[in-house]
Amino acid sequence: MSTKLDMNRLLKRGVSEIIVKEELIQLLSCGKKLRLKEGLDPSSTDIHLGHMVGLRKLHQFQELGHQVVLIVGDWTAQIGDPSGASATRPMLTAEKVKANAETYMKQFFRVVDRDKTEIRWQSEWFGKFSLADVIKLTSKFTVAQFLARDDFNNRFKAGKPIAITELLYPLLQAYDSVAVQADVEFGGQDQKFNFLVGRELQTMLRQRPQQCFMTPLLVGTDGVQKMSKSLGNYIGVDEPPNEIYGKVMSLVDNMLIQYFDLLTDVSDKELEEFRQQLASNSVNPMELKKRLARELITQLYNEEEAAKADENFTKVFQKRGLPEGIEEFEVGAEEDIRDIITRANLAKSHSEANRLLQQGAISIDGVKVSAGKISYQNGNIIKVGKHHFIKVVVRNN
RNA sequence: GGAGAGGUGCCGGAGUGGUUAAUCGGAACAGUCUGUAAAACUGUCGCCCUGACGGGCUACGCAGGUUCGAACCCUGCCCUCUCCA
Repeated sequence: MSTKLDMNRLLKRGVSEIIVKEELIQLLSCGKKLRLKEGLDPSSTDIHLGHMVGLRKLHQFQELGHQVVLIVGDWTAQIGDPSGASATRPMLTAEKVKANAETYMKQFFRVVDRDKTEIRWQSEWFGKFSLADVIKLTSKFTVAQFLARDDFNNRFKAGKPIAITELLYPLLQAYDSVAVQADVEFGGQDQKFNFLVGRELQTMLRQRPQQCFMTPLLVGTDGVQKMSKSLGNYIGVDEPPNEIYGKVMSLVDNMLIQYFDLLTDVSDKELEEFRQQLASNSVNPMELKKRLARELITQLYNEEEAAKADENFTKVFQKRGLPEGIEEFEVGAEEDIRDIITRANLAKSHSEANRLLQQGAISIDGVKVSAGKISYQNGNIIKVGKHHFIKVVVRNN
């Protein structure tokens, strides 16, 4: 691969905006090892595919020899990032933040190379901040500047509250850039304002302003809203392979290209082929989804796991067969099936089990069950819904 | 300091004395269909008994009260939010 091609891939695919692009190209070509700042806000614990878009970028830069500086936002997390939020977020306790950061990092390094990452906690510098420092920092910007920001502006106009701490958020994030002497800051497009404050602050404090590298926001599995944990439309990087595979298969079809584009290394040429095949209906979207699922699992785990998940899907869902390793469950020789599936946690309550029975969701060895009381033999496979199975072991006496 | 709004099921959000286990939307689950765990369509969606019909119990911030009857009225308490200064 030529350097030129690398550049194209690096600066175009999965990128929504770069400020200032020319300067970044210059920096990249001068051979200096760049410090790439990425902030993690440990207000929640799950990294999902939406984050992965940016993390993949970091990884690509790492492969070119650059240094990732991961900042654990243990102070800003207590404020709550106002980005895109239409209401003030709840503050977190210090303990909660610590615990979250741990799990967060475990997932972070599924994509990013740990050896080429420097981990810094905000408390390293903010822990020493005095009121005098705070006043000095805040005096550099005006209310008007901050109100220019979209989400603040909207809330202000609508008469909704903006906590003073929220105004502090961009300042703290900006100061992080100063503290670690960032060359480039990475994040989603919604981070633009914060990044730009960083640039200004660095300039004021006589540092070279960082470049801002922004990635597009990934649309969630519902195909409508951006991927986020609170909306429940996400695929977490820490989920088991079968789970990831399944969620990919249940993606709305028209999300496919975007996911390939932002989350895989499929070449531009192939991407274009996919696009055309879908447009002309010459390929079943299912096939492409399978491919996408394999690509993702390979990245997050390995090829072997991807192949296993693939096999499992074909077997269980397409051929309606049985998965590997069905759990055994002890039952009486003659027992109400509803009691069994409730006991086996396949239904939350007896009422739910009853509903499942009425809806014809329960079958034994492929035969639908309609009555409650049934006699069993060892090895009977009870299926509940589309994908829950237990293997019967008849209890003696 | 003053004025006002509100707390309903997983979430959003109706309802303001009986016909309300509680409209509707979303999520979720099931079934049908499909080369897709997509889409579409249908149904379910508090707990318990019943094959079903049906029945019982518990629920609308918390605690009391009024009433034959309360998510809805009254009293107290807790919590959230907004506006003016």
